[in-house]
Amino acid sequence: MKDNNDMPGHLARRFQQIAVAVFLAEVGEAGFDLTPVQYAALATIKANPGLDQVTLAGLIAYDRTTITGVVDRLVQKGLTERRASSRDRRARELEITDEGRRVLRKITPAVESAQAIMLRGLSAKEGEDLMRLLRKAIAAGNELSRAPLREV
Amino acid sequence: MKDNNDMPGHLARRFQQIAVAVFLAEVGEAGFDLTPVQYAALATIKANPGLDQVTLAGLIAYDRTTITGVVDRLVQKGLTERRASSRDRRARELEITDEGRRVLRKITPAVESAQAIMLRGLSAKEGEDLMRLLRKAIAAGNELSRAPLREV
DNA sequence: TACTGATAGTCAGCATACTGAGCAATATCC
DNA sequence: GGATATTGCTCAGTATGCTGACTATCAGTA
Repeated sequence: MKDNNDMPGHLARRFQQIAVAVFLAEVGEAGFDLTPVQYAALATIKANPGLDQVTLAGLIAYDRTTITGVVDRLVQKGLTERRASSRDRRARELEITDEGRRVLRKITPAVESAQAIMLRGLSAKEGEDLMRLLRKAIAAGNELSRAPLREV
Repeated sequence: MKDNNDMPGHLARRFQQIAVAVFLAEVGEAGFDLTPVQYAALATIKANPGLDQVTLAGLIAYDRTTITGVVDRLVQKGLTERRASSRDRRARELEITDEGRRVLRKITPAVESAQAIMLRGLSAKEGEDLMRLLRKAIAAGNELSRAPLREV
């Protein structure tokens, strides 16, 4: 029987589990209440003002049914505005608020610290290698999930 | 602004997302309805007959509140038996059923195929490297999640 | 222009994961 | 032996992620 430690799927789950825990701990200690998912969405909204939800989902590889709830929570926290698009009445245009910008700025050190802690068992070179290999595996498997990455 | 692709947390989430999708696709095509989480639990129950839920959770690094539902579903599918322990009346002893054993045996090719597909963008050596680096990062971060791995 | 197909978003339902609380039973310590 | 702490499990609540279905709208075409 294959050991769990020989299963990339198991390792993937475990690494992600630790990554989320570290993120929440660092961000929480800094006094903020934002999940990794919400952070990525907020940062992407800031970088792409006025984008719609499907585009946002594609940029961070979230399912379109997931993005609805994430944006709900960002709006509820006052970090994002959602308004109907004038060009396409099906679409919602997303915009970061001043408060969202402020939170994003203040939270950055905690986020970067979290990224470092996730890799604390690795040397700098090993960390680079790990990220490179993950990127490569992810690129090859992009179309295999329901929510592939879609560059604009 | 750091790119998502420079964030180990983002890469972790994405790789795990693909891993789950691949697992479900392969196992589904083989005619089975079992999640990665349920598979790991079932395999661990088979390898450790009579273990209790907390021990099971520790062996695969699941939260104890998560394991309750996972075992519920394994029992409901007839793959696992849960009975009160005679030595400790708080504990539940878990046992795989004959049907569970049968499913586990039949499902193995699909599971192994899934593990290969997750790494299909990488050479054999790169796949080994990725797993080694993940194991190392995970070992260093084991205590950082609420559900660390606990060897018996 | 009417029809057809595709697209944006939402919703219900299910399965992880987690926080925090609580119950029952066991272990430990005085 | 009895108070106290710990442990095994469960539950309620919240947040991803997904499947599948549905509405509203848009785009292309006959």
